[in-house]
Amino acid sequence: MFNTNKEDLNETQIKIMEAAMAEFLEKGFSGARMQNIADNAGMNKALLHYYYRNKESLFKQVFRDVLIDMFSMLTDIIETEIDFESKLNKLVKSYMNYLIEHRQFPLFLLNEIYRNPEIVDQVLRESDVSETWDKFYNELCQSQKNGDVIELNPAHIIVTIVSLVVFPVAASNVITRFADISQSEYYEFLQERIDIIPEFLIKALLKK
Amino acid sequence: MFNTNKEDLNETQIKIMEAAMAEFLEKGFSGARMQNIADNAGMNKALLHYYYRNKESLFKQVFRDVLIDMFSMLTDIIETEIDFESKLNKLVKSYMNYLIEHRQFPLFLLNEIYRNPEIVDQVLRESDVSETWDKFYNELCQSQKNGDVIELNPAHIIVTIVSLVVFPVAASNVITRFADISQSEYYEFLQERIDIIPEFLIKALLKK
DNA sequence: GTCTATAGCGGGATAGAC
DNA sequence: GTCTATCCCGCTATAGAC
Repeated sequence: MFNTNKEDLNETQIKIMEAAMAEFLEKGFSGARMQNIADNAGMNKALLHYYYRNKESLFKQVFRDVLIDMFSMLTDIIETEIDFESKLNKLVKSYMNYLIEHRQFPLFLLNEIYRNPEIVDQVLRESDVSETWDKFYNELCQSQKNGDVIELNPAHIIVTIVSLVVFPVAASNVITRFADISQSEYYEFLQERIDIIPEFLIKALLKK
Repeated sequence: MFNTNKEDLNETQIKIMEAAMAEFLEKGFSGARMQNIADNAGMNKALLHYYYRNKESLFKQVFRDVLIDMFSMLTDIIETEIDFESKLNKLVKSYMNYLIEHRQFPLFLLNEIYRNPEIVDQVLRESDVSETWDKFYNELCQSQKNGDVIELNPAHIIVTIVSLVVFPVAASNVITRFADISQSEYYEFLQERIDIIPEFLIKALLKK
């Protein structure tokens, strides 16, 4: 489906992609420097341009990888056939764990999509993200008809779930600063939330 | 309290600050261009450097203004003496309305603090933000002792509230893209959430 | 396929006239 | 206080040797 399969990359390209991802995640598109990427990949700037025509096309590759990686796991969970409450639980737990391991992803995406919204269209068009959402949306409607979930515009329910899961990760640097705690303390805090969020959601969204 | 009072600025400085805020909010520090700021302020680049030594000091001024503006309203609400549930309601409603009018603020802050965490320390030290948080935190603990609010690390409760309020605004561009809806449709959606969020919080957090 | 060298320009900053 | 002109570095990108 995607023309960029990790298996098709040679060793040099892999080194480039790793260094590029680190740099773009850290600094964003406009803050990133091709020189830094070359240095961290252990090679020359010219070689970056040999494999990827320019900064923008290298960035697009990184952006696409991040977006696809973030959504592929989501898709897997949503595709599995279990009852809604279990799925909600699994979704939150798996996704929190994933985000804790990839803390830079949410803010990176929020930011780059804000600066350059067209980029999503290009990547989104070739992905199956919207199908995945549709499936979850429909399951949610079904659960509402069954009387399991409260009556409320499903979009609000989805935004609520995503807010609770994604924001604490996207804002981790801000929160650690304001609350004056260490990264590892905040890590513990996020671990606790893995159990707390589903409890909240069940209390607030499910009819019992 | 702050050495930068809006009243102390002359007309030129006001024009600079307006143009600078627009540019920095739109592009971030590294993407912003002094030339654009000068153009939009209707003046010359050199004049920017006359009033603000360099790009960084101009940025810091903008950053400080945004941070202080965002927290001053919060402080006002938290200072008022009403019961916890009413305060929670008021907090969410006022803040959602504020954020809808200043949609760029959350992502701007998340992002710039991530890129350059030290900047907060400099601005935070001279503000009363931490006192405000402490007050809210203490009130929350008191409500827990009274048996109004469920037993749970207050930090989790605060992060939950902030997530629900801030994320939908910070992610507005992403959400409108993915859900394929217009800005004005999303504006309606956010208006709806002003009533939905308190309902959610009361169900999830209060003992009834 | 990988390197060195360099073109070329964009952008922050400053000198100096008025 | 505001302008024009210009410096000069940093960065993307390319030419060309090996």
